[in-house]
Amino acid sequence: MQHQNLVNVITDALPGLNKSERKVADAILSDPESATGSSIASLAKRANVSEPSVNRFCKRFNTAGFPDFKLKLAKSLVSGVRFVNRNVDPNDTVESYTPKIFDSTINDLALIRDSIDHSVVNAVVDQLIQAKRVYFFGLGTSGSVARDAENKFFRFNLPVSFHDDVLMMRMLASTGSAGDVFFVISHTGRTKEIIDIAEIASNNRATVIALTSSSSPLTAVSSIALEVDVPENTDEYMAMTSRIVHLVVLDVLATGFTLRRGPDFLPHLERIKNSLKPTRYQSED
Amino acid sequence: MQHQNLVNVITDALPGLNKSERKVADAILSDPESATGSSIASLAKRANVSEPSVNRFCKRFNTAGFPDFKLKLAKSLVSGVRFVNRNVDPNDTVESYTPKIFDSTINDLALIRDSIDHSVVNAVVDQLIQAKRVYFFGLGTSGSVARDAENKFFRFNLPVSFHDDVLMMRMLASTGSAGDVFFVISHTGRTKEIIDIAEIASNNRATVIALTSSSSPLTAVSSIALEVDVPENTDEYMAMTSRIVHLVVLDVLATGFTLRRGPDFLPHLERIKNSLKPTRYQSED
DNA sequence: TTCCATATGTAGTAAAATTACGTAAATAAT
DNA sequence: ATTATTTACGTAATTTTACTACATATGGAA
Repeated sequence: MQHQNLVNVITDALPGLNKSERKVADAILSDPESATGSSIASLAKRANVSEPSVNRFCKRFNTAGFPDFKLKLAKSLVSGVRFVNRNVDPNDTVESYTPKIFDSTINDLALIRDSIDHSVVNAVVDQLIQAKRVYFFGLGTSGSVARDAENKFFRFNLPVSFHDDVLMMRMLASTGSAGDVFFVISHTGRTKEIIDIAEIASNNRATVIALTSSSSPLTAVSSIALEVDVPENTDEYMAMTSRIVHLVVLDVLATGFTLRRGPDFLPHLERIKNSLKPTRYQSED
Repeated sequence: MQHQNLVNVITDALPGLNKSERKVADAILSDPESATGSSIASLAKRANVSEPSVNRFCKRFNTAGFPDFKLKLAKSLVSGVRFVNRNVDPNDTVESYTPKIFDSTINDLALIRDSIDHSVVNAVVDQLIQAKRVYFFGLGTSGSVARDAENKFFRFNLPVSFHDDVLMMRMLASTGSAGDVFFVISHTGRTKEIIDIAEIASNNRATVIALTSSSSPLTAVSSIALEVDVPENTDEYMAMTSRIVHLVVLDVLATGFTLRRGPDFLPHLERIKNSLKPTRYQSED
């Protein structure tokens, strides 16, 4: 858990602490924000313990010392506040809910950035490079992600299509074979139809790549699973950010693809870019 | 600017700095992460300036001193934005290009979060609330955004559709009238067809909302323009992040919409959520 | 009670940051 | 061009902060 929150760690450790450590913990938890700004002396005073006690407390939590502890605490607060306390509530105004939505998306992206499995990304790029054909499948919101993926990957001179119709998916899966890549996108990874379809493709020895949450049924029936666990959103008002994370993961894959193809491939991309020029009013600057 | 990121603030201020301040800035920006961990002495040495110069540098950026500066810098780094201007280059490996893609997206989101015009957001929500009907229009990548918007807004018990076919758009625009909202999404805002269509709708006294870049021709022919200026991506390898920013802006609008509707509306959303349950394998946890 | 281990504090030391001040560089004025 | 004046920067002293070594206390087990 790279992203374990110091505040939570301290709270969890609370029962196992001895008297003075407990006092320090209480002092910090009662106002973590101010703790990040205070000196070891003032915190010791506030907790009614000696300075070395505070220092020892810090080391107990795997920090180099008090300054390092403050740093990590401060970081925890930034992400902590945004994860925990930044839900949209009915009294929010535009000024307050707008940054909340942005922040929650940003945080999810940062989370996945730090937890994504690079070797899986590499393996997926391998498969895409070798693919005879790539199908992007997705329903609902993931359908939009699949559509975007098509728009991105067709540039690679590769037969690509996206589908959001389960009957089409079924038929395509049933005619799939080795060399075909079925790239299945699903936030939950629990949609029965999608799992069925992935299984059909898999049985035909086609490659099934899943972009979904970990330990989902879809993962089980896939050749490779890009597991992306975006925290479940319980807030009624808050949007589902997983689709955005999925889009960025696809950007990463496309980048990996481009790099693998090498610089000789860039003129091709340039040509596609230029093809749209006549459809636009040119900007003056 | 509550949300202004220290790294960005420093980058922006770069041109106005004097020699030694510049050296300090460079030293920090070259490796902000390590800067948060080092002492004033070591940073001064690394930047080839004296300690007070570092201290003055810190105060210049509205911090109490070096420790406070480090704290704020650390927080800025957590909130996601790390290496602002690092492009993907051909020698990148998965380990290096993956965070770059994420970071550039995160950075763009943070940028728009801090620059978006709240009054415009409010005005757009006003229009959507009053709308008899909403059409989301987009081509190419923006088509996927429009599709996602449809998937989001239909939940509001509102006649919504998305279109990525210019002929359909044209026909719909020509039959539009007051009370209809045409929500036109375009990264460049320079696509001739789209501008034509927006103009047709506008002439029919329908409301045209544009989600596009500022001072584009599309803005000119729209009733309201949500101007979102995502830095142009010159890097061949880097993905276009504007579509992601657009998606988040639509999330913001949907949130505004939900809040405006009030808590009585939540059961309706819950019902939609529940309608999908039978399509899924339930999770055990 | 005595012993040992753990817990906590005291005092000294080292390190870090800041301030006051002086010199150098750059700019403006003559 | 020269001088005056402002601004930039560094040196050195001071203050604040953090850490270490050591001593004392506290609590449990023999």
